[in-house]
Amino acid sequence: MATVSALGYALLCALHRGPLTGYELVQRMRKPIGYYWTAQQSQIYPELARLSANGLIEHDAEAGPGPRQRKTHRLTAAGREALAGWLVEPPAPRAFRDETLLRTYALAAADPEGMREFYLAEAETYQRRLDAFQEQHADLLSRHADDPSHPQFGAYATLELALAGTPPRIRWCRWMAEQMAELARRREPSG
Amino acid sequence: MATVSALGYALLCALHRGPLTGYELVQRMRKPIGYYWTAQQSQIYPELARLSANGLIEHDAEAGPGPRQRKTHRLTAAGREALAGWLVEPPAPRAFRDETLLRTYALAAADPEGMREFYLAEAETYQRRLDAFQEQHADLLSRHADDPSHPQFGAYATLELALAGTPPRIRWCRWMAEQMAELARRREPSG
DNA sequence: GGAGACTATGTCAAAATTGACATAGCAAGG
DNA sequence: CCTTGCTATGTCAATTTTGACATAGTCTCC
Repeated sequence: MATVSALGYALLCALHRGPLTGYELVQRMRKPIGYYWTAQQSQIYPELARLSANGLIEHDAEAGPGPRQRKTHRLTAAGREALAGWLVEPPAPRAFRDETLLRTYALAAADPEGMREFYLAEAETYQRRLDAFQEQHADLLSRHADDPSHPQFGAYATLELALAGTPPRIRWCRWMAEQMAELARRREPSG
Repeated sequence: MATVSALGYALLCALHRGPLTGYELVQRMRKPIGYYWTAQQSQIYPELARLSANGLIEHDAEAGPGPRQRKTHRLTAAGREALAGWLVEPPAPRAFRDETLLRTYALAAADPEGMREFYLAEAETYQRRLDAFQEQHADLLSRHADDPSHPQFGAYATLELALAGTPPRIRWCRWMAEQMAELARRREPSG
């Protein structure tokens, strides 16, 4: 059996609830799924071809806008099986990259006032994200997605984690901004 | 002026407190910095050469073990300036990838009992990580690194965020395991 | 005395990812 | 009428990242 890349599994995940066109998959990798797994258009179309060649997905084609056909992709039985098998596998250790933490590590080399503004901007970014998550969370709750047997419980659960993890991050950003203000005061003790 | 990649800035960050050999940088990109920015050996050596060609770092060379010279790299004035400028820049939106959340999104396609074990294993992984962070945090505190003017305040601050963010994640993993147990009970209501 | 780990440098091919380009119909607003 | 945006498919070159290979001295444990 052919090996499937992480992106391949991401696409299988996106298709688990029903058929989608390549274009719709591109949208999904931006908005709901893009919050925890992103991919460019230029990655998605070749990967769909690969999954198809491996028999994990199949598609119907109709006439579409533009010069090419519009294809609606869905999981095959083999695809569903491959997905189910992967889901319960212990995850291979993945590179985790956080530019904000990287900058924080080298804090001592930066201007405190500049860093203060940086952390305040970060806090605002995360606050906006939190607001959006809360809206989606409320929407899913109103559709009773908090029931583990609800088909959208998975999407609901990802928001639960975001809602638990984002406020501590916002508080940390604000705390960092305060620390930077304090540092700036000490360095330039003007009256 | 030549543009510097994210990895390049990561190396400048690693060098902000003093000179290091390539080998030591490889270690740093695994342990302290590796928690938020990773890089392989095969990336680091060419990137050091690039930074050097751009005049952002320079090195002394001595005889080393093995067939090549041992080089100790340090920031130049230009490197220090480039780092300081980058640190306060608003970060370019970066791809964030979380395999656990990806799996959670497609939960409905998986076996609940298998997923329960998956989440319990995740909780344990994060618990071990938290223990390690707490140890390092206590160590830095004993050296008064919680003072924003302390040279290691940046490292201390990264641990502060980890300590705030990890417990909610562990709680979420345990909650998910419970939900999966509940789901398994419902599907197989044996007496 | 030999096996394995650590210090220390680097290369190479393959895979994954990004960003820009290319084609086209259809709809909406000014 | 013209521009902008949306649907829809794909390609291409360049960059980034991964994983494996290669060399060689020292040190520690069995």
